[in-house]
Amino acid sequence: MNERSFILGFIMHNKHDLILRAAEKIIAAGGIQGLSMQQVANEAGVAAGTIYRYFKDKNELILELRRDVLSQVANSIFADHDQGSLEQRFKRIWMKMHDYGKQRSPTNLSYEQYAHLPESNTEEIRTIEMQLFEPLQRLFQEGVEQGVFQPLHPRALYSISMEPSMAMARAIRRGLIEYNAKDITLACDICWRAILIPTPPTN
Amino acid sequence: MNERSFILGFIMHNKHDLILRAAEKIIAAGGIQGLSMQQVANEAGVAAGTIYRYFKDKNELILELRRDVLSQVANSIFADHDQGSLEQRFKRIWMKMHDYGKQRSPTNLSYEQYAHLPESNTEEIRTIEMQLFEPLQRLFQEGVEQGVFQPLHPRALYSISMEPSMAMARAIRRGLIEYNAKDITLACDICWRAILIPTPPTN
Amino acid sequence: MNERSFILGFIMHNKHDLILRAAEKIIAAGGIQGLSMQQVANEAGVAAGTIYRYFKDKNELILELRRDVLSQVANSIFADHDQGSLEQRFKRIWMKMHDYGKQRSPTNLSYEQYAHLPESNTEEIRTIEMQLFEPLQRLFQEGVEQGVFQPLHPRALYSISMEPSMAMARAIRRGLIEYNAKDITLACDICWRAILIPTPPTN
Amino acid sequence: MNERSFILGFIMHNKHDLILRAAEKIIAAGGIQGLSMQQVANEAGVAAGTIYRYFKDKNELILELRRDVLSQVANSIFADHDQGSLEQRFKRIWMKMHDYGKQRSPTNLSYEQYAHLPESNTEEIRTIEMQLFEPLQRLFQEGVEQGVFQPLHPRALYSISMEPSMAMARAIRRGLIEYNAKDITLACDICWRAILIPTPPTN
DNA sequence: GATGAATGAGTGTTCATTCAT
DNA sequence: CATGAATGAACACTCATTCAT
Repeated sequence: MNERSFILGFIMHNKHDLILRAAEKIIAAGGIQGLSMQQVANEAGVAAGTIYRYFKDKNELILELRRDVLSQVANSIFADHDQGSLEQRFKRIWMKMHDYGKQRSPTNLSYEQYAHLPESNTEEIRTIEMQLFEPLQRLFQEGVEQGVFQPLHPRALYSISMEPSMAMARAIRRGLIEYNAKDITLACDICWRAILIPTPPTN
Repeated sequence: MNERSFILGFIMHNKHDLILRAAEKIIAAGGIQGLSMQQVANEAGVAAGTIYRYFKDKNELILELRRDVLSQVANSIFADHDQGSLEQRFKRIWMKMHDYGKQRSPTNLSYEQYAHLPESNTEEIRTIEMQLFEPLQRLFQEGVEQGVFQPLHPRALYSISMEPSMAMARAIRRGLIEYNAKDITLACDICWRAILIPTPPTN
Repeated sequence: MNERSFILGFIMHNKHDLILRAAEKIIAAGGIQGLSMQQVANEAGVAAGTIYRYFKDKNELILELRRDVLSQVANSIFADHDQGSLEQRFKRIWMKMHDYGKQRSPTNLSYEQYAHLPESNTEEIRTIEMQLFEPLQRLFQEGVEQGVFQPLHPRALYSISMEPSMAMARAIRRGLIEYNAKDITLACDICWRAILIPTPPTN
Repeated sequence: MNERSFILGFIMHNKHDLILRAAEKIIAAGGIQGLSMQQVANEAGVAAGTIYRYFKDKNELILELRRDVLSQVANSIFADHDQGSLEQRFKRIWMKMHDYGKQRSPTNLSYEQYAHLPESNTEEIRTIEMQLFEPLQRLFQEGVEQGVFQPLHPRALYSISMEPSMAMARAIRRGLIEYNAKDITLACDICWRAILIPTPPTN
């Protein structure tokens, strides 16, 4: 996280973050291509020139927001990630991802913008992504090592069992599926069982 | 003259499609936000003004490309989609999606750009998407009706069992996973079995 | 006049004049600045390139139309201009000018566009204007020579006594004055008497 | 900074007016159709983008200039308009109009451009025109009410007696008539007497 | 002669960035 | 530190003109 000062331990009021939040809001509403420095300045309540005291240029603002958004998402999803059994940890993360992805919050909406960008800024961003999603990585590795999960690359297991969480959340957010708590629980369970190595029936 | 000419009976070289392919290429490389009409003109080897003989404005060019890309993808994926059992059909589509998604072709790369756009042009595009992916929709409905698939909305089944296909393809394309034919076959099978209602062991 | 062929002695059907009439119509409706070669082509029912067989470029088209419109106006106004007394001739021209200027015909409307242009194409156009309005010039000169009109330059007499005719017509056409035949007759008479040298009452 | 600064307490040099004066100059020289934003920028000595800080778009620049020019003209012509007898007031306005119309000043030349435009921006502009020329309107109405002027619509009286003032000015400016102070005085007197109701000779 | 597709310079306009205050 | 007026390159788009057919 990159907060600098807190008021009541809650809202950041330094200009740097003010600007970041403004950019996030605008991207959430109109997409990255609809981001102008003037808008950010207006939304943040500062002069256009002020942005350049905190960010070298537009690219860096976008990049820094990307980092920031990414860590916000990771923080939300991986709280308490180490508690409990593999299944509990998996399902907790799956549900948190899902709940997070269903939100219309600026952070989530701008995260989605970033997540599917062509290939920009690859190296640094990729490293950050790796670090942040490391808990998940670890989860899958443990499962594989314990012979519980299918013998696949952790990232493949992620694709198979976690991407559906976000995908369904997106579909619900966009109104393509009606939300139904039971279905989500079922889906979560399906995803969990999907990557398990089937145990032979004991009889 | 702008009659259609073919190279090897395959690629059309009329200006309209020339421009579309140029735009596709640029979007694939630099994203939609990096698309300027001048670039398209240069890439297509025509004058800037020429584009406007074929497309009302930039928006229409983008929209038409979106339609075009969407139907190319659908055509690639849903060839022979009605042949065989549910399982054969599912796996054929899953593998084709995967193979398609792994490509670095302009069409695939620009498809990915479009697929995750905020919410633009919703009505028409959504209709087209629906039509094109109707075979898949039908597949899931049949499975549910036959009591073979989990009792979920077709779109949810899609999210759970098909999105992983694309997600893995993306991960491979980006070098996050090393490609391994056996793993893919396994993943495909996992996805297939994931949405099946488990049958009690008969013995 | 520059007609080339007649059908039934009435409508000109060569392309040259077809294009001229089309341009006239467009200028009447949208002003000179709203004249595009493509529009002229469409309106005339010919291809854009065809215009260039008949006119060197846009400037020449406009210039030639200007000439053409000017001579049409002059023809309408100065028919039978030499019949009758000074007063009859003056009033006949005044009324014709007025009637002509009230029209919403393409010719009149585009004439008005041309009449108040900055200073373009001065030399040639000025000569044409002179020739065409020569009957009027002559009328004023005769009047001055006969000691009937005020001792002013013919052009000044024109300004004083004839411009009001057009000005009123314009005001009526634009709805600023309601048309009233008696008022026009009165105005015409006022203009006539205005430039006469008052004769001392005989008694 | 863009506070207003004065040179000799007279000419404003803030950017807004600088741009307006530049546009006026260009229109005076080449007509409204020859007005490009780039030219205005060059003439005003500012960057093209700067214009858009002061005017929403080209249309608004033109509209605002039109208003500005109109009020400059009215101010010049109607100073002290209420002093003296009907005849004094009429002749003072007539002469001022004439003097003004003879000038080659950008303001006058661009005024002439605007005055004869097809019918654009009618509502607002017409209202402004009405307000500004209201003194003249009042003059004619008084004259009619007092039974001194011919019983015609004020606008008709304007056409008959005032338009010649501008028409002669234009003719002189264009070199069609040689300037001669005595002739102007005569013309002014002719126009004045033209709209009077002739009084029967007292003998 | 006639066509209309193609051109490319030019238009109005936007916007990231700078810098005097 | 902060401002926001100013910049000017880049953008989407238009249109007079050319020329292969």
